[in-house]
Amino acid sequence: MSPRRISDSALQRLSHYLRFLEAFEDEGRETISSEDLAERGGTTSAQVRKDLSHFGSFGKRGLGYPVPELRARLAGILGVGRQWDVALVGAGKLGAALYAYDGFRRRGFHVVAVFDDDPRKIGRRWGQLEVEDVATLGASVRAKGVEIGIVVTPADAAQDVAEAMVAAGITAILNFAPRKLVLPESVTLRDVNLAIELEALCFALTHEGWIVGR
Amino acid sequence: MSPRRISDSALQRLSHYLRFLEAFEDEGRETISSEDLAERGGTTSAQVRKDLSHFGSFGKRGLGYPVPELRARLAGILGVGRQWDVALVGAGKLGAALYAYDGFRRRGFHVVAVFDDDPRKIGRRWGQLEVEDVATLGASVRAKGVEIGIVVTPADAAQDVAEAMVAAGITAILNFAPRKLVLPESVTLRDVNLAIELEALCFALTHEGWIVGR
DNA sequence: CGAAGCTTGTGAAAACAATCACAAACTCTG
DNA sequence: CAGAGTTTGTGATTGTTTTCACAAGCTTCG
Repeated sequence: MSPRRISDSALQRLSHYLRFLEAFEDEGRETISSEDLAERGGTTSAQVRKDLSHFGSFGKRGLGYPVPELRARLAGILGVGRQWDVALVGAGKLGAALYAYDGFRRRGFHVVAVFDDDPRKIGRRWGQLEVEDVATLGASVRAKGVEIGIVVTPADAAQDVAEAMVAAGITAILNFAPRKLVLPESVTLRDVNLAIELEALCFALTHEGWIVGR
Repeated sequence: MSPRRISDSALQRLSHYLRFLEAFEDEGRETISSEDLAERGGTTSAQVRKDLSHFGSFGKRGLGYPVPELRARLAGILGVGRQWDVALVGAGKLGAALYAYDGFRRRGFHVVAVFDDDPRKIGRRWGQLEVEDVATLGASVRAKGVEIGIVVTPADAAQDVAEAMVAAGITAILNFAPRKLVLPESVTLRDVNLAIELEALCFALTHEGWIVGR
């Protein structure tokens, strides 16, 4: 298909559109204009159309987009709808919260393995899972064919864990550890760094008058 | 001072630099070049210099940047070092994990109030705090002079909670609820949307060959 | 002290992303 | 079925961020 590149912000907007479309579909709405989607998403109609045009043309001029079709198409593009198996490393509080987080399950993300290196945690039951020794990550992840890894360890363990994931065939990692991971280009890595988010808030608080872009 | 605008990505990079500088200072290193900082941060030396130049010029040509000074200066810029009081709304698992998250405390973020609307949770002890009724948020937040709010509620409660925060004088909000909040321009808002992060991973997995920009 | 060697700070250029603006294509109405 | 009214898809434009490239300034060493 056409170009081979999409900006991160465009991708995030697509996720938002999908959520709005789901709501519209529940309301039984049949079609929707780029204008309406834009309003909900805090953007412009031209932006919506550009974003969608990366993947084809789904709308009818004069009418708008058919809600169910566009929702299905977007879901397909974003990989929502099928089930994704996830391995979680770090059986701490944050790991437990993510494990229990309903939003994940509802979106098709299934945690199929939990690892830790703390002997007191290894062997504990988490729902129908049992916390495994991180030393066995390679074998376990391979056996289960997991594709996505979530790193919720302290900073100093994160790099090793991520490398073990990559060695075990995982190619997409979501990292919550407050540290920059260095991984092969071929691995898709996203960071959720809570301290950085808060620091950005503080910056705004201490620099009134400054604009934090985008 | 000079311009009045900084891009979000530049701000995030500054947070990273700060972390690296702290590590370098612990190692007793006296000076560091933009090149070294760039290598650690996965960027380029020119980018580092541009980022820093927003706030003045801290380096010495031929030598690099003095590590302790630059660290102190960056910490000041990002508001690290002083204590920030935080109010947390949503006494669920994720809220509890954030409350206990050591990275926050270490960076000066102190949760001084926790709210929920569930009668079974209200009144419970969390460390030295007690979960308060979200109905009393306004008075409590005002009394404590809280500046930062964290929303960890389900999606449908988030907007109301955020508005209550704003009404109580909070001007910086970190939102974990999977929903777009509409707030006055004057409020600084940042979103952490876990589903969107995972969807971006899935996108990369299903669209091999595509590049997700920046 | 003068020359060689680094490294910064910053205009200028390039790459990238958002917005504009409009022809083309559809619907709806009478 | 023709004309009025919408709304898409997209080239052109504008704006923003990153990268380039180099003069200027500092250090070190003979």
